[in-house]
Amino acid sequence: MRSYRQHCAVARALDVVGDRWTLLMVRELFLRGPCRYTDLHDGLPGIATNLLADRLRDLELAAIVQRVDAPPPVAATLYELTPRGHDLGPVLHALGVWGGELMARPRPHDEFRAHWLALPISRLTDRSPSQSPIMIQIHTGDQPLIVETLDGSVRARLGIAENPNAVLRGPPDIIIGVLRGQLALAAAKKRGLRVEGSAASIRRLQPSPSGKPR
Amino acid sequence: MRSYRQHCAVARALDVVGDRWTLLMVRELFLRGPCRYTDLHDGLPGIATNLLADRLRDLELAAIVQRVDAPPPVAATLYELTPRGHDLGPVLHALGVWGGELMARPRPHDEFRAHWLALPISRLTDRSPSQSPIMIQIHTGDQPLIVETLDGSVRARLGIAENPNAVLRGPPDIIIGVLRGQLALAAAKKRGLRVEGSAASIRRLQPSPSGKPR
DNA sequence: CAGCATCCGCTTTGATACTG
DNA sequence: CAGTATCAAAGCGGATGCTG
Repeated sequence: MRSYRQHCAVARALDVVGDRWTLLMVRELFLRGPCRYTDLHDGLPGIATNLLADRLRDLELAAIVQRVDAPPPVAATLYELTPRGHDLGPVLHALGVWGGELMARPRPHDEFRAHWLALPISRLTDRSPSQSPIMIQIHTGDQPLIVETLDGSVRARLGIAENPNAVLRGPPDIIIGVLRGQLALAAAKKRGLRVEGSAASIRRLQPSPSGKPR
Repeated sequence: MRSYRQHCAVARALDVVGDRWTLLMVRELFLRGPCRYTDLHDGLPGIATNLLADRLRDLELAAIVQRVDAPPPVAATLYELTPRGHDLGPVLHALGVWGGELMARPRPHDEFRAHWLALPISRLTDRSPSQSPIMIQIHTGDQPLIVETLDGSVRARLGIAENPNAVLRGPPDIIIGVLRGQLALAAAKKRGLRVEGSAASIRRLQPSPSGKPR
């Protein structure tokens, strides 16, 4: 990207990560950890493959991403965030909070990947951290997702849980609506949500029944 | 900007503010409040005038900026942030923190405006909030800047103070280095800082004598 | 198949000139 | 002051081809 040539912290940051696609590439590596080229390409639907290669070089030069060779059985090149790249977490978080309000109006032809849900989910909290930790399996989008509590905080990662407290299936916005407490379980079921297991474990994550749209 | 077409909060945010120059325009309106077209143009050195006009239309459509007619004596069109635009504050803050570390290596030909200092300064705190508030006058860049404390927090605004506790003159990075406590007053004086008035009032804002560069 | 590089048409940007 | 008009250059998206 062409530099803004301004002696200002925001401009200096945008000189590095202000290019189209760049912050979304950081999002992918932040959410999924080390990725192969093909995984990155799949997590960034719409990007041209030459742009992905170009940007990876740029980010490597900027010391935000580093290239590592995976151990023998895999034998592929992996890309991962450097500590400096991981420091962009607060930027992704702030953008995610601001952009979250736009998600209320879904657009019909948008692509979706299950691991993108990890961003809004990591902002939730467990309302009863003193009780035993819970694990919820979510089936939406391309891959299954596990949501689990640990000391009051809530994390999400790709995978299949052994004995989840509950299993949710349905469209992503319905699932997020339920987890954020903006949609009651009963209403969500009418809009395509299917629930197995303990409804109480789900309610432990719901912040409050009041939504506050702008 | 062409949409990313992804059902993800970060991508949705970047669909709106991911264009080149857009976040810097928000920075200007955030730091200076309502601005005339010419003021914006001056605070965004390097932007092409047609781009500024285009982006202002886009931001108005996105309900981030609103156009207001100034009262008779001024008789100009003013641009200001809507509440939704003001909500981008945390995004600017996160980018500013991340980009702040890049400021350690200043680039020779970068433009500078005094009000840009308000971002790093607003992250400082008054270490002795129980004592009487202080006011420091800074002369650097294009316009004079007032730094003042209020209940422990520190704010900066353009203007000339009546009876400041101290007056600082010198290059912007030296002044920021001193205020952030990464540069001792004595060392700063050797590098071009001129100080009048109470050095103690300046030390009240310095967080700690240890810098922590990466 | 993973990991690019090349080519090509289109859009966006930047520099400058001009106008009510 | 507050923009619009014009045009060349750069960037982007899509398709395709090449290499281990």
